Amino acid sequence: MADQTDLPDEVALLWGLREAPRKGPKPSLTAGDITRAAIELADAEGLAAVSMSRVAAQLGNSTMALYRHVKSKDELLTLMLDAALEEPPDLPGDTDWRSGLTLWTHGVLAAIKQHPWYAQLPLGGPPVGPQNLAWFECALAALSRTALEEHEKVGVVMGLLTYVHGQVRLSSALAAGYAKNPDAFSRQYAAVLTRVVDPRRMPALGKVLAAGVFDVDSLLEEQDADADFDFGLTLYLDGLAGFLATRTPSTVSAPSP
Amino acid sequence: MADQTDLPDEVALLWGLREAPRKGPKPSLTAGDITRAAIELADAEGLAAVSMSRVAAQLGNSTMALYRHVKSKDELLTLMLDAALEEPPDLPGDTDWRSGLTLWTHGVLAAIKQHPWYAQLPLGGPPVGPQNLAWFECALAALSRTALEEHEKVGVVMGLLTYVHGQVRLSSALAAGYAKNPDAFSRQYAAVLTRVVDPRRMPALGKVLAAGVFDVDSLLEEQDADADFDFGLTLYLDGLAGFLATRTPSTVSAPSP
DNA sequence: CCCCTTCTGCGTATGAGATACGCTCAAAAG
DNA sequence: CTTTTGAGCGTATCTCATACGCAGAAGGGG
Repeated sequence: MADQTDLPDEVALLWGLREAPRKGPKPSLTAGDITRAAIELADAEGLAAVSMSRVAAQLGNSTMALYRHVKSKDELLTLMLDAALEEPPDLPGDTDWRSGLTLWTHGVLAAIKQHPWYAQLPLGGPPVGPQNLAWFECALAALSRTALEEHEKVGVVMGLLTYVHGQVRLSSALAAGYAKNPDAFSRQYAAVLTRVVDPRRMPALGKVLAAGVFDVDSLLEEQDADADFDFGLTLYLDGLAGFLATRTPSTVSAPSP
Repeated sequence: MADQTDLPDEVALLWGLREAPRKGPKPSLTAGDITRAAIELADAEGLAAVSMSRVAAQLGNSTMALYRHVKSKDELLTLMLDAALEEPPDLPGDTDWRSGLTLWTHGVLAAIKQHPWYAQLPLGGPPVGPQNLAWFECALAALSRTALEEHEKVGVVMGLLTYVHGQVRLSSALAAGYAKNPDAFSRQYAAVLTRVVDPRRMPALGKVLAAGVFDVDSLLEEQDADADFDFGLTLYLDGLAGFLATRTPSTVSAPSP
């Protein structure tokens, strides 16, 4: 249980820094095994299927055995959030910030899409796990040659991160709703809203409905979702570009006169 | 149970469109009462405190009585997501899109801040409840005089919405972490990261840490959080402004020559 | 005016699920 | 070989959501 450093338990666990036990039976499980099993379960059957007993069953152990390696289910979820991530993209040092961030954001999107449950878990503040930090570093590195202040860089990266999470969350909520009850679902949006919305009281919404934006097909179309994703991302990066232009009209990291 | 129209139950409930029962005892509860009680509870003790029995106790009824008015806890949560919202701001018809959206976004932020649990619930796709739709309409109206296509408007509004949710989620996760364990928390970020991050492998992160961005004080400072919020919002709106400028160099909604 | 239908409130029961506690025994240290 | 430490895990609690079915109220129809 004790760790070599005086780090909080959870952090030590994330970094695998617990000292090896000297005595006693060999552990037949490790926190890593448990985390992997939990991720497999979540991938296969969704986050709701991840219960301590299910995970234990997956590993052929009893429920309580897990608690020797993981303090609580919450801690397990934290571990999952780090372990599910692959290596961040390796951006050449001279990549310009815009293509770097674009690549990065799409990388995050791809990573999360492989684990749809990922976006359902709340972002627990700035990252602490090794993989999360590696990704964070990657994005910060893309911004390193810009004139942003450090806290602004962090803000931008967190903004992008919440953007990706938000979009994924949205589309998976949609997909889940559809999977659960295709019939009710197809009536849910376009049709139902048309019934409920009075175009006189809500003209803008009326126009949207008339344009068919909420039709089931267009909501579920993968391509449209991707296009929307890129549209929003472009807006955000355009905004950043404009900001950088005003701050550094010509050179990089020049102080204002 | 039956509704006047052929709307799905949940929607009918949201809009209060269930026909009044003819026979039987008068209901001593309404779905609205239940929703209100649940919201009070969530406000006072957090979302985790909202259990069917707690809500029932709040109302002086038994647990199962609630199920006469609400199909499931999920449905109750959906109702809460609509009922917790106040009226959207009333934007004059000639408000320009930018101030309109700024006002709107801050309105959403303020609304959510009054109910910190709000951002913890997943956005269940496009809105269906009356209040949610009113807010949605409000944002769309702000964009009505722009040259955006309808689906782009929706994308922008959803983008703003997820942005707000994401920011709130983040800062409340932070606040919760701090409230739970101030000591461990203050060591969590700056100090811990400094220990764990090798500045040679992660130079960009190293600079951020050195700048003190992750110091506990600055993370929890309300002002900083607000400034960050506005910073991100400005970027996004700047991007949108740029996009609109390229699409309509001079006039509004003019087709390209 | 009485009875029948329809609904309400609610007691009871079921089945998860998380997790505290403490026992037993293995294995390494001495 | 004995002592110490920690692994695996059985058992027991508690909290929840929710299915089911009963009893009695309130109108409606005769």
